[in-house]
Amino acid sequence: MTTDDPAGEPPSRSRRADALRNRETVLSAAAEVFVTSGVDAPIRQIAARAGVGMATIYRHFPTRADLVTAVYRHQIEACAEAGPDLLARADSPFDALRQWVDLFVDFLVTKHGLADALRSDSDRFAALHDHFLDRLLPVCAQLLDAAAEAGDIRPGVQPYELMRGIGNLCGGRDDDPRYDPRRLIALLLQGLRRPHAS
Amino acid sequence: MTTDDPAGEPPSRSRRADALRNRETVLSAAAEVFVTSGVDAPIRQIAARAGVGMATIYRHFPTRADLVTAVYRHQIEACAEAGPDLLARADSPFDALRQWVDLFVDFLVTKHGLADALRSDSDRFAALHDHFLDRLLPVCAQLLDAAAEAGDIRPGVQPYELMRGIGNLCGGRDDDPRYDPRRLIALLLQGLRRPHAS
DNA sequence: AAGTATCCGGAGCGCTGCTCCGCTTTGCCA
DNA sequence: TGGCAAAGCGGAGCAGCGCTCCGGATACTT
Repeated sequence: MTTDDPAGEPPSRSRRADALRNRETVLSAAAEVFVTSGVDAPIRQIAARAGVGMATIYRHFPTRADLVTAVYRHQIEACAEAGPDLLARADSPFDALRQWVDLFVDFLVTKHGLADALRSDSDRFAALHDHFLDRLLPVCAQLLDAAAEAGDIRPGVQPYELMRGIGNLCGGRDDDPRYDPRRLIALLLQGLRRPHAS
Repeated sequence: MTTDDPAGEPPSRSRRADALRNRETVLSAAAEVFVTSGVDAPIRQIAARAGVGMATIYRHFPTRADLVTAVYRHQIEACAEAGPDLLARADSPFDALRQWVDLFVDFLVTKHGLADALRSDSDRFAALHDHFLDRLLPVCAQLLDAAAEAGDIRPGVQPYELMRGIGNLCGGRDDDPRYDPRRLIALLLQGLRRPHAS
């Protein structure tokens, strides 16, 4: 699941059939392994599960970030596309923002270790960081702008900062019931609201 | 600096002088290395800098968390002790809370990688996690209680959750000027405030 | 069917954390 | 002062990781 169409880059004429097949095999093996061992799982383990050599993985996904990105591509896309929809449908821009953040948080907390990878200062994950930003930052910015324009929140909030903050709050050990990132993020959004006209 | 008195555990009678000396040597070597390479620096590197074998380090500090804890012991202590002081001196409990959080954040952001270590789900750092909590959680709880009692903030905020949230916000790559954890934490505290009497 | 570009597998290197054990140093006691 | 356990030390060594390299296998083309 979540590992379907190879229509990533359309042309790529004359890629051999076995290569394409292997790419998909690796993708679904990785998806499975990520669920149980997190996105930090050893490449060897993914290779073993896919029944291929490690080089095959590195050939298709030079960086771990590329693999992670490919596995979660559809979900990132869905999150990005939900932004404008929510803005159009929600009662207020702030509500849209809140719902979108919920979506984003759900995505992060259900992928073991993703949030940690996102914030990692390791170069291995730089591309992941970048891809998330490329795709989601404009959406977040649009929501923030709309909310600011409607007077729901204070202006000048930086989308990058907000997204990284949310990502950061979602990380760490997730087995402690005393910590629920959603509560803190709700607090953060609360702090974002423009103090009601004095 | 930050690596002085051996009066950690008083008895320890009959520890050999060279062992004590080595302990201090390791401690200051670690402090130096942590500054440049973060708290994740290879043990070999610390051992080389201290001019001792790796086993010596492991003997004195079985876990990496023990080493980190020992290096920063005084600063954790200072942070813990500042809590009651601030509460007594600040204009309001909320102000005390804000100042204390500032102190905590300053501590975290100036120690490369400390915040990441704190949130790590690795067992290697569990002891560090625990030590921070043992020492600082009661302080944070006291500040929160005081602020709640004064009506400055909404009641029921969980100290553990707040501390972990702050720690989380302080982590990650620290070379991006677009991200300043202090701004988000200020927002979080803002969200904590009790909505002014309607 | 033959030729070639493409692709594959896993041995291998370098870097980690951590342990184990033969050797050295220290401090006590005669 | 000299001797001798006990305490302490160092680094070789093992295991697990990321990533690369290249001889050999495989799929397309003509």
